[in-house]
Amino acid sequence: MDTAPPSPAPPSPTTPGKTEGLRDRKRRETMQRIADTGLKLFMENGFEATTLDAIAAAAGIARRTFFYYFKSKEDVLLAWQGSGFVEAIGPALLQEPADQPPLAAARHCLLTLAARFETKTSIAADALLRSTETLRARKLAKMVDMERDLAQVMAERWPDRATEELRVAAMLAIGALRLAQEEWRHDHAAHPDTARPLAEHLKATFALLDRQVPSAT
Amino acid sequence: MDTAPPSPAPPSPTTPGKTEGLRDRKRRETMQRIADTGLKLFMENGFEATTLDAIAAAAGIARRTFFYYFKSKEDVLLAWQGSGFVEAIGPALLQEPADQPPLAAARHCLLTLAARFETKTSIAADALLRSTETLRARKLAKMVDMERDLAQVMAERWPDRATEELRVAAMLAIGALRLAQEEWRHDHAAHPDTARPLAEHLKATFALLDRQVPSAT
DNA sequence: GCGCGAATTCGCACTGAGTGCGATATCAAA
DNA sequence: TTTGATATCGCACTCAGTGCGAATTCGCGC
Repeated sequence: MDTAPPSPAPPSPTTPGKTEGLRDRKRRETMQRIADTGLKLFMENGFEATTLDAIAAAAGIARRTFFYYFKSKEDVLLAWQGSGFVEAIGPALLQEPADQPPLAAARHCLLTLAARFETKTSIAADALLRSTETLRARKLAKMVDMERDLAQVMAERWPDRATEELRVAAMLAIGALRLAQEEWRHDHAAHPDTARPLAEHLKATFALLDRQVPSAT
Repeated sequence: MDTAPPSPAPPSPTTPGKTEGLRDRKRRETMQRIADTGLKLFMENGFEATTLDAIAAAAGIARRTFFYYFKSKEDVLLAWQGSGFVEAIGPALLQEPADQPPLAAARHCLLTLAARFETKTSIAADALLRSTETLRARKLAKMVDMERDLAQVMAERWPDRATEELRVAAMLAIGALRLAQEEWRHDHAAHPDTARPLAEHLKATFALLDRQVPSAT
């Protein structure tokens, strides 16, 4: 079906090196198939109305097997969240020149990776992600995870900076991303034709951020 | 049991004005009792191990009645999140002088209200809130709600400012609160005696924020 | 005081998510 | 080819949450 999304993350074991054997590929394929059919059914009937049995049946596996690959129904949808963004942000940041402040580097990274959120599937998944309170919540939690990961990577790249400082920088970056994404979504909903790309909204949000901050009393 | 937390928010109807009658008080009491016994049982046995039947029984109501007051088991715990903070932030901000920038005003408000997070119950509830993935997620979602409310109040107080700007300011304030709370929690876990109050951490985080921002390229 | 309508309480049956357990099958490597 | 790990599956069970409708209680106008 679609081509990019759920991370290869296996159920439990961590494949260290090696050329992946037949078994690994099969696992990958199965997980992908579940994610695909899951998203498909969610889009057709909505999240809540789609039962686990339906997904399992459509994916050609037993109900029990589903839980071998995903911990919950929500996780199937969550796997599509920002398709591959989480995996890309780290490497991208490490390629940034280190002579600029962390936040500026993060800003640049986000602008580059913004396109990942603008695919049809990403948008569809995001709409589903807003159909339920818990889904919305889990999405936000995932962004906070992303924030912590980002701070982690920053700590590698700028070892001399205090970790608290980097946590703040990461919070700003991901926070800006969240707000920009929201603006962008509204923009699209209102003017589907003349809507500006996410990167534009991101720039605008960062600009506001700069003007906002010296919170001088 | 405890004295402050779950908002009087009735199941569905919105009491407009009037002096509250016997009925309203009973409803309030029942909801309070459910929240109390719920938190109590959660603290004793953990969130997941506590069944709805147990809560209902301990609160002296039928299982079905529980759902008349709360939409889910999670909501019982969520009701304790930042006890009364959400209700207090709005009025507090409206009392701030309007001649300072919104973010500075928010900063000042948060410093005043920080003590609300430092009560025994608030800390206990917060620990529970981190025992499950969905709970953690819902807590974050609630903070984002708080962020939106804050921006809303700001829009009333500073009508001349653009709403996007205020959204950013609110994001910064709540984001800082979240990070500061985290630092504060770690601080307490490590040095239960010499730990600094939340307000201190909050100041520090805001200070970092100021130094962080001009994200000049 | 009386009774009407709304708010509240409750029981019952049902769906569906998620888990524990253990059996079977399949594959990779020795 | 044996062997151990990985993967698939079925079954039975717990528990959260919902729909439906009955019974009760309360506030209020008459």
